[in-house]
Amino acid sequence: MNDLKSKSTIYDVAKLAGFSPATVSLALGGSPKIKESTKEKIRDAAGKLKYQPNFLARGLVKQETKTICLIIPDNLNPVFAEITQGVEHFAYGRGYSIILCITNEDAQREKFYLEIMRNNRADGLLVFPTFFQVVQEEALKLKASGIPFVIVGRRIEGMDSDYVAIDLESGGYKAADFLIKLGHKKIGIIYGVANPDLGKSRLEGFKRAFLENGIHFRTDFVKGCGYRIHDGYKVAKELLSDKDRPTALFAINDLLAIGALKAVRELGLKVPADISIVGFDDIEFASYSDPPLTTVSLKEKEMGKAAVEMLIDRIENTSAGGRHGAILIEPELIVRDSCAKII
Amino acid sequence: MNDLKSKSTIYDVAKLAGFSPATVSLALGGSPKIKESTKEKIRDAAGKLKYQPNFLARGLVKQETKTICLIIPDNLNPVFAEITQGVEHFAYGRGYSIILCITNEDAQREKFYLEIMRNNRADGLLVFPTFFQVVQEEALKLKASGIPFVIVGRRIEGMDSDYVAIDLESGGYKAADFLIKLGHKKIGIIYGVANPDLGKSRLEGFKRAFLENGIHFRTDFVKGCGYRIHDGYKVAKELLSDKDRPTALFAINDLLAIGALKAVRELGLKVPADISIVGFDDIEFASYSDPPLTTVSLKEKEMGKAAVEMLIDRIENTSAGGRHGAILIEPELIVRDSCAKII
DNA sequence: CTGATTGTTTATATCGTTTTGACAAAGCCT
DNA sequence: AGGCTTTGTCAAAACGATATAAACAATCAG
Repeated sequence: MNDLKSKSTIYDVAKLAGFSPATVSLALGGSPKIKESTKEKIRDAAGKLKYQPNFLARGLVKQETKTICLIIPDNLNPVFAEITQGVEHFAYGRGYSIILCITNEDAQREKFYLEIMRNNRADGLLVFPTFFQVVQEEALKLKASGIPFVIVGRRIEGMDSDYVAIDLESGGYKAADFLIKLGHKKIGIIYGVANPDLGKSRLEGFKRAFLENGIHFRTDFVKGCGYRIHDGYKVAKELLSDKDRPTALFAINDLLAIGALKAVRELGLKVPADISIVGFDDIEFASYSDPPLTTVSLKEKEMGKAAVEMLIDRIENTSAGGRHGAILIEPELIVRDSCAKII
Repeated sequence: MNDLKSKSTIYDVAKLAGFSPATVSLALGGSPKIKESTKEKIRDAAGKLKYQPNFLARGLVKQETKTICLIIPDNLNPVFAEITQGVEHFAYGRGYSIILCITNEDAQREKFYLEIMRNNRADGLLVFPTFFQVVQEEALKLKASGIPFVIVGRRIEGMDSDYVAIDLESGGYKAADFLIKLGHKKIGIIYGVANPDLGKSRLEGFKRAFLENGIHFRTDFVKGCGYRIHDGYKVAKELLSDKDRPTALFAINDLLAIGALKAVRELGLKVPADISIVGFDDIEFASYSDPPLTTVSLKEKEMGKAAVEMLIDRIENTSAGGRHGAILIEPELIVRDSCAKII
């Protein structure tokens, strides 16, 4: 009866309802110029044919896709998984879909995504940068093309654009200050350095706390590695198996800290009695590890929401020239049970 | 000099290079009919204008988007986060982008996404179903519209479509059989039941093991809840604070198991000496918990890859009528340190 | 010098919408 | 009745690419 064999177009609906395509478009769009009775007939026909307006055709004429592109380094890290979840959620709330690009911490891929997304596939971009230089370069092209974008998560020094970020330097400072106040002087740092841009701010804040407290900062206690649990495990073992070992560890993210926790257990040491540990990010697991982890909250949810709102406002208020939007969120130290006073 | 003020079209490139738009299209497409020297000029012009072909216009005429839509329940659960990561990775490898839809375990939203995605936004769909009935209904419309889709992760009884799934029943059986062989008879089950379709297969497999071993299955030890860590924590406390308490716990996913681990610790009991725990999914954290968790591996990576390949093959071999593709992966019991023999 | 052949380029139709301005029909007012 | 709104519908022109068939030039054979 109905030709359900293939996609139906506005012409099919028009023919079935006995009106022109223009009328169908108006009617389904809810225009007040169309008589209620014909709207009814058209809705009926559209229903029968299970009509869905072609996204591409509509996008082409309306010059919008109701889509935003989210670029992140890694969806396995709960931090980004949560950002993704939040972004999707709030975008959905405002009628946008999201297209997800995972760079896998590869500069080529980050560049590729930023490049290709100038092709009208999305109305705007949310970028969690990995390689600052790549992002900075591509951002210029995006600006030239007039595509709105918001930098999320990190502030790129000397770059003039919208951003929603966390004050990572301050977070590093808080972590170090906390440990120092507990009496720790020998603090090992598990430092993800696959990419030099990333841990830098946290480390700088960390150093500042040492400086302000008049304590010597031992660079031999800083050990670089990747960003996954296993890396933290490995590096913690190295740091702790030395006879002159640290009394506390600061991991640049919670995954590394969780790896470190396991390393400490395996070495027969106790957290926090023997070794104090501070993480960074406050992922959900941080409060379920044994012991629950003292860490610095990244407030991903807040960040995701703010970024989406900022981007969509930019997209929809085409007027919005003027200054760029800037939100710098202050991280918070979450004290749990993984640190102890030194005696 | 260059008008970098806004997006440039194929017409701009044509004018700058001194050829027609048709020639530009052919040239950039690498057609052998175009002289090398003019290709050169056209590439130059395109480069100067930073030209990117309009995705919407191209999609409209080519009837393809090189995009696939992935629908999952929840990106905070590492299982889905990993699926997402894998899908994105392999899709990228074959030149596809992914648009991510998170239903948040809401039937309305699942329906909405399945509905809207018939609008030519994507060339195909990957669906990790939450509400089987919703999916089954919408699948009919998708089929009618001729849009390829693959059901991922779970097999829907009596539904004729492509799928890549795990044999969850068998997984449940393996978990139970393992505990029974260790001598456990009183096994508490932490059962996520926000949606009745989800844990069912695992539970059935579990029951079968009891039946085959001739042990009475105590339904009062089955406790429903949500799917997050916190739920596992709460339910485990309930189950264990009774005087007639189980000697082992089976959690329907690893998040719940990790919550249970914390509950056991807080009750002053030891895993596995006092209580054995088996999880399900084998998320990365399962091997970093204390103690490392015995669990059933879901092989998400394998699953994600197989699903993408199957879908893209469907999309590209338009011919591929015939029978549907079906892959049922056998889950594997991963034995770590969270279970002990009963004495 | 004509006609066929080959090699390049271009005009034109198309994809499926939305959006104007035009137009016919109907209603109201002198 | 004739003019003037008002109301409801539609024809036609975008949007920016690709694909096809036709046009044009240059080369070659007879």
